[in-house]
Amino acid sequence: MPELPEVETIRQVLIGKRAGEPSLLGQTIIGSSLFWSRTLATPSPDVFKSFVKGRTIVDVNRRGKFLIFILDEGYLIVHLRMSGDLRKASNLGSPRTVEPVLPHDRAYLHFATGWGLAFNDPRKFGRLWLTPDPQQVLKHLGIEPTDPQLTPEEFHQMLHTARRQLKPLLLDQSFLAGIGNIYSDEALFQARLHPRRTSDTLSETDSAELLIAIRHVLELGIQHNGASIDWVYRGGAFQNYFQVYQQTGNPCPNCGTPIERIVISQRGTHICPHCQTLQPEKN
DNA sequence: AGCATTACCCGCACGC
DNA sequence: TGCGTGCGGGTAATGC
Repeated sequence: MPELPEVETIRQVLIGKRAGEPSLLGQTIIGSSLFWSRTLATPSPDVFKSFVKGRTIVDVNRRGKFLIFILDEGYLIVHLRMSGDLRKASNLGSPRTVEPVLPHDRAYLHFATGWGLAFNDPRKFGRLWLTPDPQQVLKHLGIEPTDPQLTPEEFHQMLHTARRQLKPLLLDQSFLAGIGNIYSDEALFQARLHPRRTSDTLSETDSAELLIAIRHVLELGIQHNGASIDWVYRGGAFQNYFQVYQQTGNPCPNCGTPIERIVISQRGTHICPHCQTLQPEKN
């Protein structure tokens, strides 16, 4: 379920930033349960279990679509991929429990307070890493879209250096970290740019508007607690504000032309064929 | 050579 | 029942 806004929403819920939510901060882990071993990218289950026991959660950060649990020693990194979810629960049992509470529960952390954290992931694409050095996992990531150091001039330069189709470029986590299929479609629509447009054909104005659009849709997503689509992830409302994503056949909010669905890089892509032209406009 | 692009793959649930 | 689709991304093959 995760793009940057959904992951950020989950982070805020986990650290108790939302009213009435208990916080993971300060919780001591008394043990763990693992129901699907491939959920654990590294280390081995035995090393994981012995190391994580007794650790305290100091903070929870986010980088791109990754969640980073800062422990008193080491880091637990989580990527939810397509269908992963994290939930706080008081019914996870003890570390000796072997039966998952819910279908598709893949791993638990059990806290000294009696409750715990469950990682649920129907499609089994999500991964956990326990590492002494987060850079081992995160080093390939590009800049955060909201980083103030990312100026319009810098972004324009990046687009011209890359020389790639805009949509696959925005989905490339080494270019910008955190954008996925929904927010790339929404940002490209807001900037009135065709997803197949080559990145080095953008004018300085185009680049600046794309950066504004990216930041705007991400911020809007966070404001609405992310998007809830399909059967995964609950609580978000950004799906009610989609302009083009999953709007195939519906009128473009800008010009009324029916939204079209095309496929780029194996990903469903939604555009207004009238507002988002492939060729740069001639003056 | 070195990119950029494309194909395929990975479990599972859901809608048509 | 069967098929297409999917909030992701790694790897391998192919193309320029």
